[in-house]
Amino acid sequence: MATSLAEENYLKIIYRLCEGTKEDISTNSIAELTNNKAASVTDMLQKLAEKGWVTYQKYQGVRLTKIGESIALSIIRKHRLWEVFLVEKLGYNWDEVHEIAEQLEHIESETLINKLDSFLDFPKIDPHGDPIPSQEGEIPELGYLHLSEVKLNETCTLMGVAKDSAVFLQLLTKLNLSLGARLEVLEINTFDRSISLKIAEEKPIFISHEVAKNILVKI
Amino acid sequence: MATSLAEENYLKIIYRLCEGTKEDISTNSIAELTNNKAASVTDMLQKLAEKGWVTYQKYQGVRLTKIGESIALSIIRKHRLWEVFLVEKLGYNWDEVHEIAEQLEHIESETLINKLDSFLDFPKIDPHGDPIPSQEGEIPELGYLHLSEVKLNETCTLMGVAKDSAVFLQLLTKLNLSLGARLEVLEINTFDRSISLKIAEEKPIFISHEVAKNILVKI
DNA sequence: ATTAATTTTTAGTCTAGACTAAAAATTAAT
DNA sequence: ATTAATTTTTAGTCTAGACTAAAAATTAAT
Repeated sequence: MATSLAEENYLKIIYRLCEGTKEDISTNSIAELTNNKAASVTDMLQKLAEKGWVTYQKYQGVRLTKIGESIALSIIRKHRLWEVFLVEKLGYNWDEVHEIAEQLEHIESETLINKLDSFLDFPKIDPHGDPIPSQEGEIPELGYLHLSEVKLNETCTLMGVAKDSAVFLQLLTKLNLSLGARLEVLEINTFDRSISLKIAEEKPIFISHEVAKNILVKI
Repeated sequence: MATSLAEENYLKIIYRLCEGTKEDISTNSIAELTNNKAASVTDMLQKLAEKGWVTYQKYQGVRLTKIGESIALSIIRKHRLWEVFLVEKLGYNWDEVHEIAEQLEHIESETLINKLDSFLDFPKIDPHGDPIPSQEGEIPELGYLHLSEVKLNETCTLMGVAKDSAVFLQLLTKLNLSLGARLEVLEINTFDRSISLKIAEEKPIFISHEVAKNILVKI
């Protein structure tokens, strides 16, 4: 069944909210991320349930069905592959590609996305370190930790970010934090959980807990 | 001012109809190409006139204004650049790219299309031999003739096609007619204006006037 | 110059997807 | 266990962009 642009955006956002919890997703949380009012969300949820893409109980929230999830994953696959294209082939920075990929992810053509995948040499992760779902909807499990969970004096490698907003990515760039950087946790301040960090052999930098929470690393 | 998808499609089609004549464009001819009913077209023409993109006199037809034309040209530029990308980089055939480019032409990003242009090495023509407008809306004038206008025994080079439909392009491929082919007009039948043609040193083929009309050549 | 045929416009509907205001359910607070 | 606060849904609107049917204008035919 064909999906409209609005429907695709809802499915994508419901997917993102489902990822965290096993709980059902609330109408309000969807309203916030789609920038719509709760009443509009209720409307759409009923349509999506009608089409069999979510299970929805009045006042009890939603979850994606298997089909709904596979639609969401195919949109995410397209989004991330286009991001790789924009950075690798067209020379964009990692903080500039999100908005354009939001448009490109809705281009409808099975062959296109598979040819693009092949042209990019079947990348496993996008420019933010997020895994790219396969055509079958498999997500490579990467087992990353949040930098905020790393223990004192441990060393790790920056593998990705948990947030794609331009301001956040620009901050990381300014701090010289980029994919693949070797990080050592020198200090953890109990007061605000801010962290002192050594990047490779450079002099230490300070980052807030908020920043550390959104950095993904591998020990 | 922002343009909706529907508006962009109307402007593109009005541009195509304007190209041929100095006459104003009729409501019905637009209805035919957009696959809408005449009443819907009238509606939209009034909106486009309101926005200053066409001049429109009730019952007298429309023309694009300077601004309307520049919007149309930017859409055509995007369409043709994406077609080059699809053929040159992703390995599509020339008869497979039109529908996908119809979607990609609406992606909104100044930087994207200029980076794409540069990535493709600033092509002057698309895979069908159509000229690609510059960022400023200049169309390289190519001075091509229709094959149907070429005189008996003259030799010419196939430079492009005047029609992008898949069936037409597939026919050309089957006949071994591709961009750059050297053609000699061996016979012109006065009855139906069909043509006998030698491609390079191969044995002659027959084509109808209808086909010849849609092939662009350079003497 | 009328009349007939054709084209275009107007008037009135419909649908998707948004909205606000009010009603109904659920959850939290005493 | 009630009441208050919060969340969600319902009912009713609005807009863009399509539609049909009927009216109006233009063009073609006698």
